[in-house]
Amino acid sequence: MNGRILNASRAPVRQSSVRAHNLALVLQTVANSANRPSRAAIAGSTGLTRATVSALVDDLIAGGLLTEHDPAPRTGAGRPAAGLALSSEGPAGLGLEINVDYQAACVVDLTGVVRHRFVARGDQRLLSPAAALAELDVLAVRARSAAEADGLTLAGAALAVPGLVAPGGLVRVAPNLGWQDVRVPELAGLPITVDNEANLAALGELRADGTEPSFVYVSGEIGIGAGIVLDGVLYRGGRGWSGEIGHVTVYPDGRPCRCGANGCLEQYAGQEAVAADPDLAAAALGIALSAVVNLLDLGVIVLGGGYAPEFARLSEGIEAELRRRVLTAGLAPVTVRPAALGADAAMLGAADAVIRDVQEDPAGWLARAQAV
Amino acid sequence: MNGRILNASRAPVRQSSVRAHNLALVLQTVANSANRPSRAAIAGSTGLTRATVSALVDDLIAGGLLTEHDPAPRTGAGRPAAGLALSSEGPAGLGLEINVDYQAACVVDLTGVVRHRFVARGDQRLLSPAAALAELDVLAVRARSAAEADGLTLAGAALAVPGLVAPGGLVRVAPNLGWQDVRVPELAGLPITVDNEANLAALGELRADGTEPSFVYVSGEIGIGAGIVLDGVLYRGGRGWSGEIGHVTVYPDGRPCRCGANGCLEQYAGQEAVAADPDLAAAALGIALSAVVNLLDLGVIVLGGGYAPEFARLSEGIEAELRRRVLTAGLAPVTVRPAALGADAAMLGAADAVIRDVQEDPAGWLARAQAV
DNA sequence: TGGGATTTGTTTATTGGTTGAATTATTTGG
DNA sequence: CCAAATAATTCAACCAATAAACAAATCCCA
Repeated sequence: MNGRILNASRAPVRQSSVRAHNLALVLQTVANSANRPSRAAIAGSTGLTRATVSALVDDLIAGGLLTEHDPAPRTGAGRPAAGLALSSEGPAGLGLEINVDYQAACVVDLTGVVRHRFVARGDQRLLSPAAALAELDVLAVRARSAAEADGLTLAGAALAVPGLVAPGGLVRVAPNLGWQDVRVPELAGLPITVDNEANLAALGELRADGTEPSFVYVSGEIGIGAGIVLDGVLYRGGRGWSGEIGHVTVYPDGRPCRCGANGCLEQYAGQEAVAADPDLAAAALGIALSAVVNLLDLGVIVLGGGYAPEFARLSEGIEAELRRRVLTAGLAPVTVRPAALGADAAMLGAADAVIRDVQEDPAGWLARAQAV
Repeated sequence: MNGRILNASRAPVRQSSVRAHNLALVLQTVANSANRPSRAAIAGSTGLTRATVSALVDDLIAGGLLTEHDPAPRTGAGRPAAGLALSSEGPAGLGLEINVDYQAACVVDLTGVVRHRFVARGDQRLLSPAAALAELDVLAVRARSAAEADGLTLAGAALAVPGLVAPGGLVRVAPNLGWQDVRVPELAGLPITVDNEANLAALGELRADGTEPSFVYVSGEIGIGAGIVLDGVLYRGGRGWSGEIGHVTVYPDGRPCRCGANGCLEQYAGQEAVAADPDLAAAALGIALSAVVNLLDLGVIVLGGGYAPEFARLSEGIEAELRRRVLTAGLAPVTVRPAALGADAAMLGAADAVIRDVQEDPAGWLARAQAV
């Protein structure tokens, strides 16, 4: 039970790592609580002692990650508990998005509340990548000032892009933007991570409806992308290029695709195809998603992006194919549902990725905050 | 760098967990070394101090997991190092397999050497599940006696089955055995885990060629299964039913499959189909594997089971489809290779799964060994 | 042949972090 | 107003890793 291995990582563990882990454990316990838990409640649910939890909470409060509140509930005898909650004045995340016809930025605080939101409409394909990024920098700087006016410190930024992203913020290809091998620089003077829009939207969905640890999020825009979340962790693939469901073959000898192959899902369930023939799109989606479920045994499929508003027209056709083609459909249910987040999903997921990093490694944040 | 989070697990961490982790770290470092590393070399490659490594190694030697050897190499000045190696007299794993026309058992020691091997040929479909398991128990007891005669202690057993396995050793369906909802009991008095044959074969492959952390192992027997290994960890799926590549749709309106759908891979690349038309099989495999790579971004595909001997006839056709249908084929290579292990892969993988458990949690083994 | 250089492995005091028990704090209920 | 109950803190003990000094065993060179 105890004394189990921590993980398979090839790193030595010392006492400071213990504290780092337990700090994250406490912080995440608070983050995942519906109400405001007391130190004693945290001790109970984590298995740590009250003494340890007290010490950890002190650090988290001092570092501006938690705040102490009045003992809202009033039950039975005993000293009333002090409720703990994520601080809404601690670090915040800057979420950015570039898409075909708009740019957007948002500031999300540690509690998940969207504090600011900026959108600039305009066809990005008319701009060079450098010009587009310069414009995005203006938006980012504006968001940063707004955050600082609220007393928030931005912990970092994440940018959602409709394309293939290599490590280090290098956009290899973003066909619908016309980008190729574009390196994204610092924006608003913040360290930035760049990721595929479907991946980040999946992370946003994970936060919005945290009950399901494993699911696939399918985003239907001009292209089709998927974010795969396994056990609460976004799966990025060996080289960061997972989730290219748009180019899964549906009809081997079917319509030619711009990628050079024939019968890619994108040709049957892209934006135009959905508008032209929703039934065909649903069948094609159902075939491709059956492959996903047969391979990965995921119980939940989330339809996002352009699919969300079309959900009513698509779900029946998709589910019919799943019933027919998923081997274990009779043994375990597969549910299809629309995304909880709307068009902002990728940007919100980006901001969320930043604060997720802080929540997963509060010790790192405290050390950085200390250093400044 | 240091002070990073250990993992996302929701468990408290105490000093004993630190020791458990570092014990595993040292043991795995020895396991993954080509030569026999010294304590100082382990300290160097893990980042632990020599003092700590010494203490950990003492525990591992006392527990029969490591042995100390003479300073084989002779290089330069300084006190000669004592070489450390996995003990070949410590815990061992019992690997079991039931397939259509045979049963098999093997004993593999901690170093990975196959110490004993037993096979009983015979059509399992003529036996009831209970009778087949009783026969397997005979084999298991024989293997256990042989192991004990060598001074080996079996740490556990794992059984490979061609079918869908639910947690708790419940075989939900094994179509080619004619099994349905069969619960596997203790065999030879050992705790047993039951798993799909492709999953275990993939684990065996991971051990046999440990250089690639992420790959898919495809096993072509009567049915077709896949074991998916992501970052060195077997991915089992939300409910344990991942890797059903045999029922990925290749031709949506194609041949009817026994599962009720049409155009499943199994109908085009099962044993009979490969014999009848290798080119068709290769094309179908290529289409299905393209979906796997598009979704998961895996760089290596291992062809095992019945595909391994047919590799020369299949690889060209598979690679052609991959080149055509994998979106990122131009950016990152996908290699296809035959399995390193032969027909025994699943059974060896099963035995390996047992000793893998010991290697990943030596502290647990030491505690159990202590208790006896 | 002998002494310094070099590397391995052990010993010892120190440090950091959790635990468990005792203590303090604050409320409810009789 | 006191006892029971619950929350939170304090403090000594313990465990595991670290750093630095030390012991052991070899090589190399004069």
